[in-house]
Amino acid sequence: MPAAFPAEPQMSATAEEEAYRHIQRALRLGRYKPGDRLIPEEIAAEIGMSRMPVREAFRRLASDGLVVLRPNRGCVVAGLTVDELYEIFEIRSVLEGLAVRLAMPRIDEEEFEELERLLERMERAGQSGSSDWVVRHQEFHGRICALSRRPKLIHQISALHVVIEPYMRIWFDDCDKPHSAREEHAVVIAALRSGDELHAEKVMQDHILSTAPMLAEFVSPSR
Amino acid sequence: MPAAFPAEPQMSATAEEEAYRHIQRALRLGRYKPGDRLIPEEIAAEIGMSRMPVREAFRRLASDGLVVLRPNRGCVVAGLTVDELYEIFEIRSVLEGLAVRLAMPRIDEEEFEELERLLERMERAGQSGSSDWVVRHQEFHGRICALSRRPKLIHQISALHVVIEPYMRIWFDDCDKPHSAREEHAVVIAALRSGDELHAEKVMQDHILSTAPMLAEFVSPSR
DNA sequence: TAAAGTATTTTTGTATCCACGTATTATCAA
DNA sequence: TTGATAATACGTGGATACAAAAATACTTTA
Repeated sequence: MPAAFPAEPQMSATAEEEAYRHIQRALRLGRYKPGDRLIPEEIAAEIGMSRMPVREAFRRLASDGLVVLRPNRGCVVAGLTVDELYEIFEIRSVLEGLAVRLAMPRIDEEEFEELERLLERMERAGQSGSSDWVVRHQEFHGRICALSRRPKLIHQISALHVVIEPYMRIWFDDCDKPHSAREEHAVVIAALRSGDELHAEKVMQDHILSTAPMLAEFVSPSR
Repeated sequence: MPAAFPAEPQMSATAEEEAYRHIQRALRLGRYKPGDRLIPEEIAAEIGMSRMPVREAFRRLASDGLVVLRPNRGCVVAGLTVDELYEIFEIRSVLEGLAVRLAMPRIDEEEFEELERLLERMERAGQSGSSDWVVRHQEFHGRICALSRRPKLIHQISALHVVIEPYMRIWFDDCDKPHSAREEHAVVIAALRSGDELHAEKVMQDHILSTAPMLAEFVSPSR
């Protein structure tokens, strides 16, 4: 079974890895807010290690766009402007569109059932108000991407999901529009079933672009 | 004038930045070969700084996919398998396709002339055998991307160009197929002139995908 | 009150040290 | 010779203490 993204739950754990995971997790869950300053010393103490691995983790997080590193001014939690959020959704649309196109030929009946199972689980999470709707939603998209069998593509898409995750959570918490997401995603499955790769690609693109405006309202002005 | 990618030629230079630029440049030029081990001490001495900023630079380079960091085994120059190279070109095709689609409405006659100037400069570099044909080629693509006015999109595409740069150089050095690139790119400009965004997007996609197989022959087997 | 200068805090980088994993070499038995 | 095993060298990952530079905060003075 190909793993969906929230990737690499492996347990090798150098200190830097641990710091990276720890901070990333906090950011995904929205524990740190955009603009918050991350002080290496504090975080190091929190996890029980020295500054060095934490600072290294900062570099990676900055590469991921989760954090902004300004010379001599330390590490600040990144926030997205509305424009940036739209941009990410534009990028997601073509990337996940590509993933769908590539995945399509590999999807058999068994896989369709798995996708429908994931869709159902997502809906249940949505109804119960549990905010791991966001995680389920990622699993659904991640599953399709995984089927493309393109490691770098999967990685890039996954990284974008991490960046938007805090906003997805706010969106989910503040209103329950996500319920209508059921049909939205059912349409994607239907398109996959159609066997028309370019059609499915287009449907995925439209699906992703259509959610951007809804999210956009909840974006904090940021720096 | 919007800057083309080889981005950020700014001169703020923390030590980490310097290390990052230094190593990236060496990798782009192919001074280090895939599989080579990068020893922090050596590089630190080479640039005249301590290990720490070098180690931090490694993290970013690893995020960029230029280098592989394995726990307790240090830093090794990444190489691309044929599959990975194809994958990168697939990703480039949709990303740069998107950039073209977004850039199109902003291109005026002046900009077309600039693009033609860049194309000509690229050709001249190709004829003189100077290997900064690769740089000119990047400038051409970078210019179009810049017109999309999407910072994150530009950044991602730029990162991919950096990864494939060493292979582009090998390709260029070993044969002079790049000459035929003139028409290839002229077609892209023509498509931009057509005013049909989706057509131009498609043309750019095809252009990029068509170069992958030519490059693929020159890819080292890698790990 | 505004400007200038001083002090403090942070960030960044250096230098050193150590434990542990990996890789290499040397040793020894079959 | 060959293969397995032990000894060793090396590099990595990390800790810690310290120094320099920048940014921020705080006075003091005009």
